[in-house]
Amino acid sequence: MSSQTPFGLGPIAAQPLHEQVYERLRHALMSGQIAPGRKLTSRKLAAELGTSDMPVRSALMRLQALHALDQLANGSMILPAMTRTRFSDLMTTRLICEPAAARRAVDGLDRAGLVKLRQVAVALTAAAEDQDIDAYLLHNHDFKFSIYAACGSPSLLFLIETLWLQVGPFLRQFSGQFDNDLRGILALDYHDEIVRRLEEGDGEAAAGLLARDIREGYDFLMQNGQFE
Amino acid sequence: MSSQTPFGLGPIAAQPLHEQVYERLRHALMSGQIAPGRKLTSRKLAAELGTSDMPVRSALMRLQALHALDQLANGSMILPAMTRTRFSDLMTTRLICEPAAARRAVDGLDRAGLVKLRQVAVALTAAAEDQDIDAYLLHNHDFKFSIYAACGSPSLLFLIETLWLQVGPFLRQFSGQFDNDLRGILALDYHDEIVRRLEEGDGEAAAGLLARDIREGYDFLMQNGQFE
DNA sequence: CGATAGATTATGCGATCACAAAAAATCAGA
DNA sequence: TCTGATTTTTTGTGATCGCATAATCTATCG
Repeated sequence: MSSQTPFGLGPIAAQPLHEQVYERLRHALMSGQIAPGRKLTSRKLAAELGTSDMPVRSALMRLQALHALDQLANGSMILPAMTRTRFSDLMTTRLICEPAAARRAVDGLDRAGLVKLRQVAVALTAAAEDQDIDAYLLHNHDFKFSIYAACGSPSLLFLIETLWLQVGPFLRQFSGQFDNDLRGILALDYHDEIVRRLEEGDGEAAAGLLARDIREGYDFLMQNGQFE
Repeated sequence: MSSQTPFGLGPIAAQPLHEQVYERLRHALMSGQIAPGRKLTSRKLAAELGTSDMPVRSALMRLQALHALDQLANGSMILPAMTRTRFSDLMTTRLICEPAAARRAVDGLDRAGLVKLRQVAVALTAAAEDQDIDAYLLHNHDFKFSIYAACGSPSLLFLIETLWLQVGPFLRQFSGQFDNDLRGILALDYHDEIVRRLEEGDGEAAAGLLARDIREGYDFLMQNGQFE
């Protein structure tokens, strides 16, 4: 007799260490815990995570393959600083991919998906009214990817994910700050209308609204963001 | 005295092994040397390349991060098989990204770039007339990326590269074959007209032609490709 | 005090080892 | 000969070691 699972549910599919490290780092990036320009050395991280170098190296190289990290000439990994031109480039590419995904999401969004989407939209407006930036960003991510995941295109979804992996660390720069005048950007949100259009099956309108949403986020951050 | 370079020219910036392995594998993928469904084990590859496992592991994980390889449940890497739905998905996403890049390339293409583009277009038609599939695919890649590289958007270019990394291994299935009736697809090429439109500065028309090119390649492969 | 040479530390990189699980091969019995 | 169990091999994974270079610190001298 081997180590069979006595009950129906198997174990939580013990992931390899390098996978866990990757997820930790990815989450740390996307939640703004790492400052742009920060150097990430495998030994330091390994010591902090209580592993050896190897899993950390793997995770770092994967992140770098996705352009979430930059590699210095000597091989060190850093979270790239955000310049105006890079930000502009990334947002322009987002404007190509994300409205296209929204346009296709109408067919993939079933009733349950629309219900969930509306719930997230409510939480989103609530976070906006509460001036809770962290919750806003979290729900914003949740909202958009609930749409994109329904676009029926794994490859497009993957491209969008890599874009967010590059923009994410920068978006989080306001995380925890309270002295910014975010009321403007937080107030006007098209999310409710986007849901409405999706419910109506009007993907074109939803895509247009989403593009406006991205553009206004772009304008706001070009105004108020801290670039290098 | 250390290992200084006696002359002005330094070494060819000796790349780390894992980088060389990565390039080798990437090239092997894109030139159809690896059959879809093939399992790539780090030890076998390491033995073949004369290195240890580690650089190979790194390279494989980077490729997998870009979805150029799939990971089995036990961690083995395989070149994913191409299904009709996956191919359809990838080509649809190409249709989103690549015309957009072409549209933007008009501003980034200087005289020298246009000259080079026309040269590649000539080589492309020559390869088509010679029924030289390998040369055709090579120049086709060269042609398209000469355009995309001029789109001024590193992020969009990167997305397109990851898409090609996934489609490439499949496109090469005709490599070396001569008994297929490729005259149809090889004959009608929009490349010359694309160059002409780009020279005229009409990015919109170039994008439209490029979309047609992609669509017809898609139709051809859906008809004649070997899917799983 | 400041700059430079030397020493020390940090770091990327690659090889090797060990272990467990999976896959493959071999063998025994019907 | 076919099937099923057992052994052997393969393979992913992670840790440790050593080397060379880069970065940092220190100390000495002008």
